[in-house]
Amino acid sequence: MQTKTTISVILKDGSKREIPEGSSGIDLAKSISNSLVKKSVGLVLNDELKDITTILKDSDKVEIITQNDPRSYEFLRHSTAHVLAEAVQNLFKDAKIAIGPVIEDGFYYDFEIPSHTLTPDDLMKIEKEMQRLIDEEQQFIRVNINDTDKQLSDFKTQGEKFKAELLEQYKNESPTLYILEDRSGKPVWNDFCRGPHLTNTKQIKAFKLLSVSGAYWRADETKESLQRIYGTSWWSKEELDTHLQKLEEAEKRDHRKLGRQMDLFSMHDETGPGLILWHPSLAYVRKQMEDYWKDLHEKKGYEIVYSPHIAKTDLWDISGHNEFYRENMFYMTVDEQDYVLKPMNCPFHVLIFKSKRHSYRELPIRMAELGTVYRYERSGVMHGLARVRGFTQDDAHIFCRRDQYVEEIKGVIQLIDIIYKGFGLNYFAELSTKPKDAIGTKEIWDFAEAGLEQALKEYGLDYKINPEDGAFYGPKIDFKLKDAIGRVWQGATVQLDFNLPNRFDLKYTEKDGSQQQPVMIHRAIYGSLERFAALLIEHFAGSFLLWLSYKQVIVMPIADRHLEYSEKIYNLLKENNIKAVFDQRAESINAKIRDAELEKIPYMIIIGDKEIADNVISVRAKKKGNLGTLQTNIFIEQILKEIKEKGI
RNA sequence: GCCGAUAUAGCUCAGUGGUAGAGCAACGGUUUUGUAAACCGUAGGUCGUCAGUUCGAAUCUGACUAUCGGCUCCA
Repeated sequence: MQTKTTISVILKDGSKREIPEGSSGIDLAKSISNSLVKKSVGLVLNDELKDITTILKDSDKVEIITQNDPRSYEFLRHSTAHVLAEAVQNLFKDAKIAIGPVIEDGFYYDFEIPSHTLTPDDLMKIEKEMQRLIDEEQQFIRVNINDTDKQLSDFKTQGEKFKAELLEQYKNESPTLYILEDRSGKPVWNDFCRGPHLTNTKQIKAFKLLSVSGAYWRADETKESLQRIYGTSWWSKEELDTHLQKLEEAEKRDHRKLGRQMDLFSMHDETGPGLILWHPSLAYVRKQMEDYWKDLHEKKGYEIVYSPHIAKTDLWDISGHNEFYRENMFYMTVDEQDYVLKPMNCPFHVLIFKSKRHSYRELPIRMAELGTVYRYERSGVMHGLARVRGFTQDDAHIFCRRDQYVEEIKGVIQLIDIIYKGFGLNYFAELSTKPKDAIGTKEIWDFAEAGLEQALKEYGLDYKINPEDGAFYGPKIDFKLKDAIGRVWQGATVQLDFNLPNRFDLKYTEKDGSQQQPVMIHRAIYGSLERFAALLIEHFAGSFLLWLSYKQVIVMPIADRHLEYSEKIYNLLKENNIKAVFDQRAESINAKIRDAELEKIPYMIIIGDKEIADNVISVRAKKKGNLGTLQTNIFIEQILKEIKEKGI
């Protein structure tokens, strides 16, 4: 069977390599080095992920993916999902399989199991069965489905209605089946799947099932309700442990947990779900956020406005909310008149603009409001401060001329940059363009998208494009924030709106006397103060920067005889507008320190006989420990400087 | 809203049909302390709500409310 014919493939570095015709990816790896074979997982073949066993053709572009390559997890996790499905079908005979894709850091598989409702206890049993299948060293074999009709009827006989539906959908796209074979070469399980996969289950070294939950077939709530199992899979036990530690760390930072522990906020049955009570410590964080925001906005030429919480439905009829946003709004009737609790601030700002005539000279007009809005969220989706029914937006609307548009967007980007830096947050930008169902002419969309892009470029900000992901009324830039443990949060949005200026027939008088429609930009930087506070809590793990801390310094006398001197220091701090507290309890100094550390108070001042004798204070920093003694006035100077500079 | 789980003291949690518990916090007292927990005591609960089963319910059943994990990732 030896063939003399060779083919030539192009490797990642652009070099060409001669290999015998009929060689697979594994053969290619072997021809390069034996150590490569061991670590090889799959291929990028002509820019597509493919099985390592794929037979190569002349002039293919081939890259061998090893375990060091992040893309190798696609193979691993997808294959682990298959083993999960096989295990579930072994344990629950009437289980039917739906889909099992790879997700960030893991995978899931959806099942319909009429006879059984999965519980967390089942996960251990399933894991055990999975391990048994892995130890059996089953082979993944890819076969083309040549006789679609036969396969369809096979799926139907087996009751695999979801697989049948999928095959029906993909039957013209050279469908493939992955078969798992035991060591004797007997097929033991199969799944209709595009792949790619590993070659053998023994390559699965470290996995864990994480949770069960509900899901719908095809994410459609009118379709079958399925049971979903989430899991994760890694190349080594160490990697898995690191990942599990990361999950644990995230749990420790959970703002709902810290919110209770640190007395930051609460929610009550009596108020209803998704409605937040801000306790003093988090209210101070919010006050600092608001003051910082107002100060910068005034400096940047915004004018602060206020609008009411409710308005007659007439307003929402004009704005279109009553028609398009209906299911998110709270309605009430007073004096036989229907009112709406505002879900957005924009119609009010539009009315302010419309309340008088504007000259082109007045533009841009920048209107800003910390406006509290209410949106009906479905009962199952509320999440601490991050997803609520009542929240305050840091909203602003810019009305400008077309020739001012790009500059205005640049101004917004700059403001976002300044504000996020004040919290020490990193971010990145995404530009979303015209969706399929959009209002407005192509001309105006082109103008708007080009303007957003130009502003990003001129500002020098890197961005990714999300095609067709804009709002129906205009394109947008989203800013995503990255927290201390690498999670991404939705941050600022900048949107262009063609809808409201039209609906409200907004105009200004141009130089030539003509009436023109202004360009309207919506933007929010914190997004919602509630969600941004949640981000800050989790980012700092409750250990806020000094300028955000409700308690900045705690004064702690060692014994009662130090109370008088301590009180003088405490008063001096207060006189200097430092948020100081005084621990007068008859506790040991160790207990006081422990409590202050747990409360995450940035600075502790310890006063005993020595400090009084030398007329100094002992300073201890949260987590850092004893900083030694200082003159009180020097400490005050330093701390005021740190507050002013926001400690970045 | 849907699928599933959970709900006991301010917090974290034990208690599976027979008199409601612990630790921390709170409060009172003693202690006067040198860089992450001094000691003793006191008080605190219609066991989420409402109904049912039972001689008897925190415990079993049902409804409701709230919270938690998901319902966006597509062979």
